[in-house]
Amino acid sequence: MKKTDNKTPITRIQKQKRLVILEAALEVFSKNGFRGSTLDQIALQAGISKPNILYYYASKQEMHKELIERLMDKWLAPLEEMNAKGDPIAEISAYIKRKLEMARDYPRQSRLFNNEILQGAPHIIDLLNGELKVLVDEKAKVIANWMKQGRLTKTDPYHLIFSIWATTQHYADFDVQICAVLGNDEAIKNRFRKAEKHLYQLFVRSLEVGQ
Amino acid sequence: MKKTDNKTPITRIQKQKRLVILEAALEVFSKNGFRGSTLDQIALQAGISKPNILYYYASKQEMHKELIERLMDKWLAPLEEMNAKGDPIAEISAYIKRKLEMARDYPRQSRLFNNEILQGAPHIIDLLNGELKVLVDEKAKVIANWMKQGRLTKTDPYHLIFSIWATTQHYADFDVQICAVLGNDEAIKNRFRKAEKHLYQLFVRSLEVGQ
DNA sequence: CTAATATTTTTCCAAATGGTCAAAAATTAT
DNA sequence: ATAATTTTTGACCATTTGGAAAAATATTAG
Repeated sequence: MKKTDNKTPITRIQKQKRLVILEAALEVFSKNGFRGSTLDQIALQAGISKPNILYYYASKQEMHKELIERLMDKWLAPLEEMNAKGDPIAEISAYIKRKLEMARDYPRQSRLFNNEILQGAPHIIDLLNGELKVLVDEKAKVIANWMKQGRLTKTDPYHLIFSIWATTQHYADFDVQICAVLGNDEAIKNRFRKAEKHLYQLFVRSLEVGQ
Repeated sequence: MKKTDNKTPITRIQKQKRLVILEAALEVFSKNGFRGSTLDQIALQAGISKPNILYYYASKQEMHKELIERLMDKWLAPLEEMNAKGDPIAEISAYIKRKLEMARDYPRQSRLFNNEILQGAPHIIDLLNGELKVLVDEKAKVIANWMKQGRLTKTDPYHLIFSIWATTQHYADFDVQICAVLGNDEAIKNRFRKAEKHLYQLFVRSLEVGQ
């Protein structure tokens, strides 16, 4: 079994080990940020030795880089799915639903992203200025069109998108605070159901036209 | 000039130096989180030597602790001001305005708080479960009352508060992303004005009763 | 001015950290 | 089984880090 220099793993075992390491790295990075995380923590979390980690990833940076890259695809997908030809209210509701599901099912990825942005987005600033901006420009145009057609109440499409990002990701990034404030077990258990209902109402009632 | 052991500075000079250090610490902590920040960075930022910092603050922890403590007072104030006897829509609008102003004027504090929460709120979990929860419970009751009286459209008051937190703090915590997406200088310059307008519309239209 | 006190800096240290290397262990190929 | 190859680890290293100690400097009181 040769190992072709770097990158792309060949054997199934290599693929698996890399995944185990990435999983551990995600756990640690999402909690402590890049600088605040140590290889020892990641090794402990992965259940293997530190040099073994460096056998699969050349450096701490490289692990982080791969995590961020994998994240970004998943992160942009929900907005990409928003369809100009669909019903405006239904499309926006569906977008909110998708984003909220991501906050529920991938909270660590959300926090990893949050951490990256807090630090000034050093690794993804180009992507934000490029791919992300292009995508948002496109969808903002779609939304603006819906508004022009009188199918949505007029508001700033960019800031509307920001509001959706903010409200949905909040349930991943500020989970500790949310659970602390809700206090009671029942409310905590239902927090995502309640959130969905509330966000639908918030956005739909404010965007619905006429009455 | 005696220095009474620890804590509370006596002379004006001590008070000033402590402030300079705190200011530098805020700058660094808010960007890198607690673990990701170093005393050297803070010293550099403050323009004094590392041991001199430790002359005024016994440890890195202590600096962070004081920052967090000072932050929390400021952080709770806007919600405390919400007045049960005022007009519901006006009160909520004013709350949004205050929170948005904090995001604009104190973005580093917002990020410091964000960082703390991301890491699981190790230093303020008691405060979240105590003081914060009590305050939110009280204000949620006020909002629920307004809704019961038919002065606001019914929705979950806790999640309504979460939405306000999320949307306003987003403008501090995700500023890099927002500026990247907005791209154009004019839109960036007006982002807080636009945000205010948009958030008023979002929340007011969705909470206004009747039509 | 002089002594006492407060402040600052230079020097240093032990622990933690990212990473290397060679040897050991496990796996695979023949 | 044996040789070749891959995987894993223990020992090590240079740098960074939080912090201590003490000497040097500045400030204040008398």
